Amino acid sequence: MSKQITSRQENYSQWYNDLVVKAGLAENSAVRGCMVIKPYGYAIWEKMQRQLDKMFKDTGHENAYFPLFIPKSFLSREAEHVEGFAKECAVVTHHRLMTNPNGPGVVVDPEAKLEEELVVRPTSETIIWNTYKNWISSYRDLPILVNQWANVVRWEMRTRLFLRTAEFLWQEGHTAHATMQEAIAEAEKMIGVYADFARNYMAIPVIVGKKTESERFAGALDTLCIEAMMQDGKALQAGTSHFLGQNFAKAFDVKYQSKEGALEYVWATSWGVSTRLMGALIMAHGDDNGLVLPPNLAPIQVVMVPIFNKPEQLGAILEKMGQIKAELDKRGYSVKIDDRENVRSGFKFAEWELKGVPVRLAIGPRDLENNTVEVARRDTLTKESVGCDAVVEKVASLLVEIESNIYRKALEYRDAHTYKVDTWDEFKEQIEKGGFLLCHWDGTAETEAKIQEETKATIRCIPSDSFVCEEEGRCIYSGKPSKRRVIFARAY
RNA sequence: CGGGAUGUGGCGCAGUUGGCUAGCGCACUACGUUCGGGACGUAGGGGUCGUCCGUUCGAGUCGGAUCAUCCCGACCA
Repeated sequence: MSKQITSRQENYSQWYNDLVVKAGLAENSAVRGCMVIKPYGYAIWEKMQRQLDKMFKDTGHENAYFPLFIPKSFLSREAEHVEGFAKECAVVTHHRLMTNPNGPGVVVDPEAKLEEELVVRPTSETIIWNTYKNWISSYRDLPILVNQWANVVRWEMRTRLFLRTAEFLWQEGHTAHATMQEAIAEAEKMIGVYADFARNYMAIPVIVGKKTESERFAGALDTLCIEAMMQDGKALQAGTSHFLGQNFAKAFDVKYQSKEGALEYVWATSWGVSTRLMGALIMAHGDDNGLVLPPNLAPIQVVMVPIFNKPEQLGAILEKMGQIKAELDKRGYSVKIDDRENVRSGFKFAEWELKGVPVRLAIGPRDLENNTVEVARRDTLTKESVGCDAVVEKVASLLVEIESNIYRKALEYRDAHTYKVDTWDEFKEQIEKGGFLLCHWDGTAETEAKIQEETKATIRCIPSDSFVCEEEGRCIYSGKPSKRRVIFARAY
């Protein structure tokens, strides 16, 4: 058997890259830092979108769409916000090309210079709050609970497929509320939605927590996040939900008149997840044979591979498969029969494993005789023979089991690589091996910065729903008193 | 933007004390034999060696410039 992808132990980055490309998810494009998401990868993203969208609707949100271009002046209204994004913005300066007067091709027409440059949105707070100003005048107009599915552009120095691309797809929720309490509750509710999605659909155990001041979103008063551990022990921020206070309302002068007649600034939140989730999915579950997709998000949940050596045998096998597929279809599963005749079955097995299909059914002449099906599961790479009558039930229960099994595996991995660390020497040693380090911290940005400088580790979050550790202690770095442990890790 | 490296068929690479017709693996095409875990044989198609300039009888190979990509930093969802 020839290896298709690099092993995880050998070179984790290489493994990841191989996997993304060879499983047919995405590839680098001709445009630097941008990627092409291929149909199979996009199908996974669509399943994520569909589920998230449902969860947003279930929590009272609606979708809308705002412009791709943001006047430069909008971005600079909120001081911290512009500072946070200024270094990575793509800017439109002209609106026309002309044929090159001095040679072949086209050049930018200098006559067509824009009076005000347009920034390609790195995020939409500013354009949206500029719009919300027109939508809000009374407490009766609130809350506004809007989500946008869009692409954004951040001109990053170094990019990686799915994890950090110059252009990426995401959703961004932007809500406006009459009171601070309501906005805080919204931000908390939405990080809860993300955690629910990550755990129950992506089968990734995530930690919900709060960012430290220096890790906060530019312009936010509080940033809530979900953090996941990848199989190399590094952390990946999988989603964020921000309590923006009245910063954007003040910057864009968005006020409402309360019941009592007073003019008040509006309270805001924003929250988002991106195609980075695809990277999380790949790195959390993949193995040396390829992707392992959670059944809830797999575009193909069951693949059927006929085994035959004479073309005459194929008809009977396909007929049997058709019957089983029809029953699985009825139950709402997505099933593919791989009836290609130019590829051998062993090749198909390997290929579908690479693509992470959770369950594989194989039927050959022997099965036909015995009225059985070979059922193989991707997560454990085990297979068994099941009677045709029982196969639909078997698949149904297996899909549920695989979903929970890969969650459990990821959870066990994370917990086995999470350590309470109390001395600086131990910290420096352990951080090299990867994992989450639960440590005391004195609460200052200076200490945080020094630790990052010396070890590349950052505070991923102050955890609020797992690994919560409220206890007296001393800062791992400065020795000053601390009331709780926070999570340190190296991150993507 | 600093440090390092690399550009040779679609992909991965070899070829560099200059030399004759540029080679290998994978993929692709055709035919045949195979087919319960990534088949094999035979026959084919496809590259002017990133680009430009130079040295030379002769450059994939040497020199210079340039462009691009990748890795490591700084930055980041």
